[in-house]
Amino acid sequence: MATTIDDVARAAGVSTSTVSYVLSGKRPISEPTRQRVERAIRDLGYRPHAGARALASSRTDVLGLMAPLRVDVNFSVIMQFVTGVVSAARTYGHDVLLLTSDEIADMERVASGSMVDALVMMDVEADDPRVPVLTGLSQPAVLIGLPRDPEGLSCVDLDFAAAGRLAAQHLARLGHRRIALIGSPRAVMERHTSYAERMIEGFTRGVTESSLEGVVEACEASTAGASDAVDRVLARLPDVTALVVHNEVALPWVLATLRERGRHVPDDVSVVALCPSDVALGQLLPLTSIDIPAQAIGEVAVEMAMARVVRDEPAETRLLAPRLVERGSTVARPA
Amino acid sequence: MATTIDDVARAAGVSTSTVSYVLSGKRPISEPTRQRVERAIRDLGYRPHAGARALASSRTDVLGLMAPLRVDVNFSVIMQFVTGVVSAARTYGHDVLLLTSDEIADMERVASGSMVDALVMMDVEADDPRVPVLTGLSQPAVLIGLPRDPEGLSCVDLDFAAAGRLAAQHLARLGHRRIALIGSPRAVMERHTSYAERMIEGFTRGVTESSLEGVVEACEASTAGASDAVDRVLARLPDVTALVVHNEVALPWVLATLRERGRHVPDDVSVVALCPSDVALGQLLPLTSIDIPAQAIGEVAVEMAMARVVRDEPAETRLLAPRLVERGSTVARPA
DNA sequence: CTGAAAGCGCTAACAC
DNA sequence: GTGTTAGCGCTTTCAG
Repeated sequence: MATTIDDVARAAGVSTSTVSYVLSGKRPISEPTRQRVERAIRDLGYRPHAGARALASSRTDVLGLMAPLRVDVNFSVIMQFVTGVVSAARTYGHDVLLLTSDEIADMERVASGSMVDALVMMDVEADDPRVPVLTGLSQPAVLIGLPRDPEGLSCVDLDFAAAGRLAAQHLARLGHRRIALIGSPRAVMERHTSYAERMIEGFTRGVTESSLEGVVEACEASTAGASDAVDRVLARLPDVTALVVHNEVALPWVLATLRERGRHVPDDVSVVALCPSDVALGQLLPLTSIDIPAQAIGEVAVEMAMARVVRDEPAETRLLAPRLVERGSTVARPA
Repeated sequence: MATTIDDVARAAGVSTSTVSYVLSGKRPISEPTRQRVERAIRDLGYRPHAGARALASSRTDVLGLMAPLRVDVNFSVIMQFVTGVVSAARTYGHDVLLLTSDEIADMERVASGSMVDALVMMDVEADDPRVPVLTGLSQPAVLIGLPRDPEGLSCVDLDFAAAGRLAAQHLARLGHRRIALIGSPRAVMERHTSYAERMIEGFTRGVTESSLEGVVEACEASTAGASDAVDRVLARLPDVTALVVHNEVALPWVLATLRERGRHVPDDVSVVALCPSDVALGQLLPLTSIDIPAQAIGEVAVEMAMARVVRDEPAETRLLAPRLVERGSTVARPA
């Protein structure tokens, strides 16, 4: 314990800078020297002191991840996302500092305190007050989601507009004429969480393009909320034959309500879910779904962050194309 | 940006050490001086450099959290736990570095690299190979779970033995004579994850003490796994009247299988769940349950870690007492 | 290809 | 109650 770079240098009979360069690879080292140094490092069990390194190099090899653990977002989405971020970060030799608050102060603290090389922020809203603050920090940031004005920050997300449109198109192709979107809780809508709005926009466009009738209903993340939403849909569109559900939490309850109301899936109503594929597969009937590739998004976010940190590349926005997988919950419109 | 403690000292007309002491409160400062220093800090937007501080003080104000994101553990348990850890850590002015691998190398890296002041490790198994390694580190560690030999490390967990016993006692008191425990997946058992074993031990003791007949079945975290487990129970104990379910993931499928087999809850079989209360409440019928207080466990873990870091207190083991809440899925044994 | 040495920004003796 | 200063352990010029 507490062995320093000087100890290693002494043991290897070289200078401290040589040890440093062996470690960083930032200048050529002769093979014999490298061998001796590496030997000494192993023998002494030497580990560079992260703080000292950060102080001297102004790099921490730590990524900050702001992941507000909200209850109305499905946990498995968050977990997959976090998993993607952490494993991708390790790939770049970085660790992850986890912030679960969505407070500006916390993000300023870790950034201005030079605890992180970059920030990744989940769950960005259309007019997120954190965005302008991020812009002012000296570390680059990557946003998951799409604020109205990214102000030169990198963004990545599923292309929810394309997803909404794709769902509608899929149903139109199956001959459905009257379809409904059961979406996020009202609170999410009111936060102007951009994915919810983009989903609705795409869905609506798909509906229009195929000359369908479509309605949209918000849906709270509870048993009662789900049955309310279904009932509102049935009231507005009694002969609805297909549902798009963009609410992982309420999904099982929506399906249960359909059963209770005597509507069989898929014979009476087809269902397309927008959710992580494990959720779509975990229902009693495996659902046709558009995957939310949370882990992939996390990985891309890290790549974009590292591109800025390491290669100083400019900010960019990447929207991942949706993919629909048929699993049997969608069939041609009943006669 | 990049303002240092010297800038602050200059602006306030004091020495750097005075600024440092104002920040740390480690020695008395006259009111007027403090005012001027605080003013300068605010005006300049000064933030101490975490690395420099860590180097000089050998304290990072960061806690390492090892949270293997396994699929067979309910995500909401993990999330609650992580939430508890992060918010409690903030209470102590600490941030959290998240490790999602269960590899020894990662934990050694962050510890020996002096990235953290302490480690909290989830999901500890009976003979966890990480435990002896943790013992050798210079930072204190807190384990969630109970290894066979804690080797002087702090431990905290729900008292699963007491929980298993409590569930059996509750059912015995309601007149049930033949009961079953549907437990963790076989893989969890085979890892000798201690909570699963302690639960079984307590359940078995409760069964014996009340002269009941009881069987235990493992249960995979899948639809098929759940129906298999239920069927095995029904085969071994055809007139079973109560089930204890210790498997959050399979819980909904267990209930669905009971429905399919024509056993009504609670009229034909009573059900006690061991799971987070939100899971118990989220089922179609709210379940009588023993809560897994994941968030509280996380908070206690951090308190124990900080007790060791800040006050250098000795290691201890804390088992949280279980509490059973009746919610209507358990009734007196059918005649 | 290697070494010497000047910091990086802060803390904590040690002075007074 | 405050100031001076010697490190903390590493990176990175600058020299050779």
